[in-house]
Amino acid sequence: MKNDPVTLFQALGDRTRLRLLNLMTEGELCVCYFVEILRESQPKISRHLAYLRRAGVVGARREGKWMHYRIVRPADPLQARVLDCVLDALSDDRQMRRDRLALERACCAVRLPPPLQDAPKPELLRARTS
Amino acid sequence: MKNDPVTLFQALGDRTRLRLLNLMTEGELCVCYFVEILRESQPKISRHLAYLRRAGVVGARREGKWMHYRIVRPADPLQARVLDCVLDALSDDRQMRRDRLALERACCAVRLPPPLQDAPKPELLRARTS
DNA sequence: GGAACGAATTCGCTGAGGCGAATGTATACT
DNA sequence: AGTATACATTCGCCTCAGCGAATTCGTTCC
Repeated sequence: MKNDPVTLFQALGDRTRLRLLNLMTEGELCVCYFVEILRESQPKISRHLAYLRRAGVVGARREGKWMHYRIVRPADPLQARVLDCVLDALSDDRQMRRDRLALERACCAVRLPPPLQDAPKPELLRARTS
Repeated sequence: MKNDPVTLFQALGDRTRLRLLNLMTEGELCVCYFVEILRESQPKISRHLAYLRRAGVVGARREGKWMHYRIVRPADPLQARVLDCVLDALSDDRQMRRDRLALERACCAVRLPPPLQDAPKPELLRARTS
């Protein structure tokens, strides 16, 4: 949406949004997963996703009742590199690592947590569990 | 100062601060140069430099009446890479380019603009003008 | 149509950040 | 000591962003 680097950095200047982006690094995810893993209120998650979307950092796709969010690579290749760099740097953060582990566990669990019973599984992880 | 990535991005989320950092990429600079090149009020420049310093992105050094600011590379190597990436990405921005050109012109001019008559020249550019 | 579910939006509040204008502070000069 | 210079800080005002709580919207299922 906006090509302004300032907009990008403002979007990155919040821990909740960084956590959301971190979870999307491996592919799109539907909102209930964010809610389940971050353990934050659904409106809060939605507001931050909306912010990221306004900033042009993520895109959204509707699938029935579910909304899937994914990272949108910036058109500007230099900004794209920045974003790659950022997502890579997050790998070092303890909370980010825990979040990614929680995502894997959530997807591969035999008994899914109640809110995720019917939710569509994330694409890239679907293969591992049938 | 702070190792938090959020702090870094908040510091980057303002165009004035990006312009300041952009000017510091080639070495430390004293405040009057920022004021001259950005053509913004001195208090505004100082406040943004203070913000960057609190965020741990820049450091300062006093030399008589003059204060020199420089970029401080983050201790975390991944964050350092992010910052490199960011500064590189700024090269594409028209305003950032104009600012760097203005800095060169300001340093190499035979007649310096009045506010810079006595100010110490930036280190890395000093060689060119004896 | 209506109930149920997933998600988005609104409201009221609070705190942070940006600004110009004015003032304060540290150093240098005479 | 007094003035000038270079810079920092404070003040008052405004806008924006973040939050919980409540509500609304869109889709599906019966």
